[in-house]
Amino acid sequence: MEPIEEFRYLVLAAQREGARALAMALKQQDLTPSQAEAIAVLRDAGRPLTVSEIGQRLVCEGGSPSRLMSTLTHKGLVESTVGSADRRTTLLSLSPEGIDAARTVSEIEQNLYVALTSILDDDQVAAALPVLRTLVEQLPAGQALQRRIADTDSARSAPRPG
Amino acid sequence: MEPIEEFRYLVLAAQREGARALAMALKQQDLTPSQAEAIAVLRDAGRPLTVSEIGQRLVCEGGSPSRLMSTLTHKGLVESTVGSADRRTTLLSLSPEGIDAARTVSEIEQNLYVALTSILDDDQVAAALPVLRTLVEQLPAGQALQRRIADTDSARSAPRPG
DNA sequence: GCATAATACATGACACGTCACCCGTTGGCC
DNA sequence: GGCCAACGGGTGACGTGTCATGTATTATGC
Repeated sequence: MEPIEEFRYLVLAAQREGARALAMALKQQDLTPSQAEAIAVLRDAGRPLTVSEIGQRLVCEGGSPSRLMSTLTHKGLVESTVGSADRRTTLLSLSPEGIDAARTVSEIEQNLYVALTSILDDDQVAAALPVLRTLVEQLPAGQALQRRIADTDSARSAPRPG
Repeated sequence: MEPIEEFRYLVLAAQREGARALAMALKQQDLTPSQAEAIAVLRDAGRPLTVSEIGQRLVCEGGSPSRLMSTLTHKGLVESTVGSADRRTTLLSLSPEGIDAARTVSEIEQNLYVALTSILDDDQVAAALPVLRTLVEQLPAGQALQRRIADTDSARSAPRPG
C-alpha cells in the first residue's frame, strides 16, 4: 500500500475512532458529536448566530445546519428568534440549559484531549499539525476552522462583546 | 485553541474534505465512498468474503455492513451466495460488472492520490504517517487497516490464491 | 436427541451529511 | 410602487454509522 493511500485511510480511521470515543462520552448528556460542536460554536461566538453563520463555523457540516439546530432547539438547549434586521435569518443562541450543557461539553472535550495527549506527545502533534494545515487550509472545512479559531481568540481577549 | 484541539478538528476537516472530493469523483460511477471501499476490499481480498470479514476490513464501518453489501448486490456489482460450510454466512464476491467497477475505482483513487501528492510532498506524508499510526494502531479501525494492508501485500506477491 | 447458548446476518430506528427543491424575504432596478 | 434576481433557510430524499432487536443456523452440554 502506498504511503499516500495509507495516509488517507489513517485520517479516516483516526476521525472515525475519535468520533466514536466522543459519541460514547457525550451519550451521558444525550448529545451527539455534531450537536456538541454546534454548542461549542455558539459558546465561543459569544453572540447569537444565524444558521448560515453556524454552518460556516462547523467543521462537521458545510451547508445550512437547519436540522441540527432545530434538534437542539427542541431539546431546549438553543433559543431561536427571527432576525430583526433581516426577517429571513434565524438568530440562535444558547439557553440557560444550553450554557450548562456547553460547560459539560467543555469538560468532555478536555477529557478527550487528555486521552489524546496520553497517546501522542507534544512533538508528535507538532509534527503532524503543519502537514494537516497544509492539506486543509485552502479547503472549505479548513476555513470553517479558521473562523472557529478567530472566535476562540476573541473570546479569550474580550469577555463577550454582546 | 490548544494544539491538540486543532489537531482533532484538522483530522475531521481533512477526512470530510477527502470524502467530499472522493464522492464527487465517484459520482460518475454512481458509487459512494463507502461502496467504493467495499469494492476495493473485495478486489484486494481476491476471494469471496463473508459480511463480517468485509466489516473487519472496512475502515469506514465497524459492524456487519449488511446494508452496504446488499446495495452493491442490488446494483449487480457483487454476487452473494450462501456459505456451504456454514449456512449462516453469506459469501460475497465481485461480479464481472463489479470487477469493471473495481478498475474504475482504482483509477479514481489514483487520481485522488495524485491530487493529494500535489498538495503534500513525500516528506510531509512521511512526517505525518507515524503520528497517525501511533494514534490509530491500537484501535479497531486501525486493525481494519492492518487487515487491508495484509490483503494488498498478499495480492501483490501471490496472483490470487483462489 | 434436545434444550440452550452463541454466532452471522437482517432489519428497523435515529441522527447525520449531502443534495435538490421550495418559499418567504430582501434589495436592486425601473 | 412593482418586478425580478439573489439570498436565507426549511424540507424531503438517499446513503450511511450506530445501536437494538429479531431470525436462522450452528455449536455445546446433558
